[in-house]
Amino acid sequence: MSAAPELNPEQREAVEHGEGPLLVLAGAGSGKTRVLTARIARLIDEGVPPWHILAVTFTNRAAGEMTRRIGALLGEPPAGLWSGTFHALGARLLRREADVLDRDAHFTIYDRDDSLRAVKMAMEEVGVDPDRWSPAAVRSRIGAAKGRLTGPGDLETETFDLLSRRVAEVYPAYEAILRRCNAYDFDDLLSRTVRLLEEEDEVRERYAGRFLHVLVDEYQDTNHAQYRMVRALASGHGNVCVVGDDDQSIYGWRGADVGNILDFERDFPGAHVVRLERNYRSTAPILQVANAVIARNTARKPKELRTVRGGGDPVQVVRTADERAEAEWAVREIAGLSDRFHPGDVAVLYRTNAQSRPFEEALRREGVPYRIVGGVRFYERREIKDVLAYLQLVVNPADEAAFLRVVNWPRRGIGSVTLGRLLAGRGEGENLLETAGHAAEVPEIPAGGARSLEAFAGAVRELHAVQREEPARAVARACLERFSLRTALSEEEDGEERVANVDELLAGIAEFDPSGVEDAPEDAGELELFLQHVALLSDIDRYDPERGSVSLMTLHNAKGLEFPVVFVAGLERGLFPLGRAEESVEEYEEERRLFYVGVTRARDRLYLTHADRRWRAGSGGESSPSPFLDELPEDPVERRRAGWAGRAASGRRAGRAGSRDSAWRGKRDDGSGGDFSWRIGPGSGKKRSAGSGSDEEDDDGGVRYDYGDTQEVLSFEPGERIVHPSFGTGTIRGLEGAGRAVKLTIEFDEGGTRKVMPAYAELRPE
DNA sequence: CATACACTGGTTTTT
DNA sequence: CCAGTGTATG
Repeated sequence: MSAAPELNPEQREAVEHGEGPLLVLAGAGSGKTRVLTARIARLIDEGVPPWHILAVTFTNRAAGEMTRRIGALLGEPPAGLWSGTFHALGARLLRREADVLDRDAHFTIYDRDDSLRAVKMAMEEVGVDPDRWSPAAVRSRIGAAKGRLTGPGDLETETFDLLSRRVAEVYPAYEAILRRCNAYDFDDLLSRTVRLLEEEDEVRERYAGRFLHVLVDEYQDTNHAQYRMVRALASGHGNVCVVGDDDQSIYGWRGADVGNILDFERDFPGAHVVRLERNYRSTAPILQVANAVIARNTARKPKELRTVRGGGDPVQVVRTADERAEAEWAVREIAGLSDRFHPGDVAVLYRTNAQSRPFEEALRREGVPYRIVGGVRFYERREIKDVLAYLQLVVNPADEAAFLRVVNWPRRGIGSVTLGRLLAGRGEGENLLETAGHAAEVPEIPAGGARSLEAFAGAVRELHAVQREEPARAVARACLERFSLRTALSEEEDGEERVANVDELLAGIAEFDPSGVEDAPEDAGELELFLQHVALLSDIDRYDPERGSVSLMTLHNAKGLEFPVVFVAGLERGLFPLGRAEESVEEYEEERRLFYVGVTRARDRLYLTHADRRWRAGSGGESSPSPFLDELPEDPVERRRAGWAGRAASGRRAGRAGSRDSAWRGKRDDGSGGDFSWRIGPGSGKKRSAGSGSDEEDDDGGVRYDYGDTQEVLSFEPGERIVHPSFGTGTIRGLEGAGRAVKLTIEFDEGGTRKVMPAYAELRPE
């Protein structure tokens, strides 16, 4: 068969293993993705139809990548293979099997925000005081209960713990609200699916009979509900292959249970175990550090990564004055590596998203292209969530979280008192929008407010009536129009940027290909499919690693990725390990595993940085080095202080923020990456040659990029011609802002001028 | 009764 | 540094 690339004996063993449970304990960088893809390809190659295989991954991106690689091995796409996250799998099953459930197939998925709104409503209904009991805490306890598969009726109401009592009261009301709204929250996608599979024998047998092979990646980060889902799907045949590494379990705080992987052999008797400890990724010094660090954890299966690579630079521990110096030093170091590495080879990893800012500023100042994964997510921006709530409401008028979010935005004179009366006046079996539709009959609602509510409800219903037939783009446009959302946004602070973001959302809707959605309800409109799609998107799903930019992300987001050069920043007490984690052995060991994950992302060079002073949550303070830094071995580690040397050069550039720079700031690397060189220093490297030739000479010693002639480059200069995926061709007329926030004013040939943020629109040169 | 503005407190990581 | 809440005003 063709499906096996070079595999070592252990990898081959895992790929060739036949029927029955298989546990692959795969150390970092040991080629587990290769094993998974090769195994699936082998199964297909030997005659197992792809639709008999289920592959569960941690992110949608990983699923897509795996499917692509299997296709490459086989020479054709594995049609019918199911792959995706547990949440996506759950959503898909819940839609397919909606007839036996208490939500129909058009259900809405509530994120944490929506869910919190529903919890507040529930607390209101059962009379639990939100000032005394934090709705967020209640929500999180309900989520935890769902993760343990504890139902609304199963919580102890007579317990000593008062919060638990309140949660026990709120949980059933919360469930009733979700049901009324035809919504599932994130946790339901797992727990409800498990209940479906465990309680409905016919359903379980049908899927266990369909998925003759179940494969699960990152098994160490599954929670109890996910474990039970796997168990139900594998019931009967027992062909489960799980891959993971207990040392990389970093989601305990979210309910993940390392016990799942540690107890696999007990849960699936007769399991064959394969250990992958040969590391193909990192140099010896990096692995020595990684092994030394993780060896200090007590709760783990002993193992040691062995490198197959020789040589390697020592690991650098760098101390700087403050977070600004940390970032500036790192960026200069990145520039200094330009003879060996591209910006796209580099990742800066940190514990909290808030740490990204100084790095962004330094990178922007030096003109180094970068991309951020996570942080303030596009789909979580206020204006985006508001517009999405409108669309959600139009698709599902029963969605009360969406209703509450937008009922008084833009202002239409519905304050908290009117809203309270509306809630109180809700008729039996009625949702809020229906009540709003006849608000004039609801006692004590003033006439003005009632008219306003009725008009609002009427408009939502009108749009709902056409939403199934019309293209998503048209419904979205009509919705913006009908509620004057664009006007409302433009009048707010940062209005232009908000409007631009919403335009990008519209562009995303226009680009969306509904044919890619599997198992959608037959009578679902396009807009509904779009909303289903974005509900399960994660930050890392939007990340395209093939580009030539420095990557900035949290350590959690970096799981499963690798980079030639890695900076782990902010190694300070209280920051990493974070908070009070030092006080609890479990938490401390989880932070240490997170550190281990960070270290093992690096192929060739690893930097660990910390600062003496750091501004945190608005107030400054002294920072002391992380205890992790005391756990490193002496030898392949170099410690140094990045004082003020080299600062002169950076200072000289610091004040310079001319218009020439802005082209670079907004520069978006394209997909071809890899074959360009870049250098630093006066006179080194010639200008990039793409564009309209309007480059001025860059006369100081800045970082420069010299792209090969084959590379498409977007330089974003006024006058240049570009192609926008939904608006077509146009000419750049203006440019403002910086970094990800850069906005271009583009005059489109189709007519009309609009502002576009290249950070969200896939602009290409004409 | 709605809204604008000042203040306070809490503060990770994310499918 | 942010969001969510309390107070003054229209």
